[in-house]
Amino acid sequence: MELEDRRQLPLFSIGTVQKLTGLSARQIRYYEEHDLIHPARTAGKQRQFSFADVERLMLIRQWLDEGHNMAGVKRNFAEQERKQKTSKSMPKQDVSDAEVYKWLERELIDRQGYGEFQGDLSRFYRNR
DNA sequence: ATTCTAACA
DNA sequence: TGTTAGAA
Repeated sequence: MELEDRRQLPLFSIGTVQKLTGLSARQIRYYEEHDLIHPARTAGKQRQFSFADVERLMLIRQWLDEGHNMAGVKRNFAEQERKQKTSKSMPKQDVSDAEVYKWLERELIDRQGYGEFQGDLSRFYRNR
């Protein structure tokens, strides 16, 4: 399975995402209302966030810290997508668990014991 | 114990 | 954005 697909796997509860991003549950839900993220839902309607969602939330956190408002955050995402559309897309290729783990380390670097998310992550670096 | 929606002294 | 009530 390629990395881009793993990035979309529903893995984290809103509680975990709060710890990962430092954002409040209220903010996380608010940004979803504004279509900045689209977490999946369980049968019980609980949100299940992917790494892609968490990364966008971390970006939002960064931009807010830099003084941007919601409008500014949306403009930044628009520009971010504008650039991606210009860049050439590299040929897709399956990634090994070893490589995936490397990426995982970079994602959670500078973060204390991420062992508490091991349960959620088990579904991430598995899947051949 | 957590999360969800809706509402606002 | 925070907080809270009531339900799941």
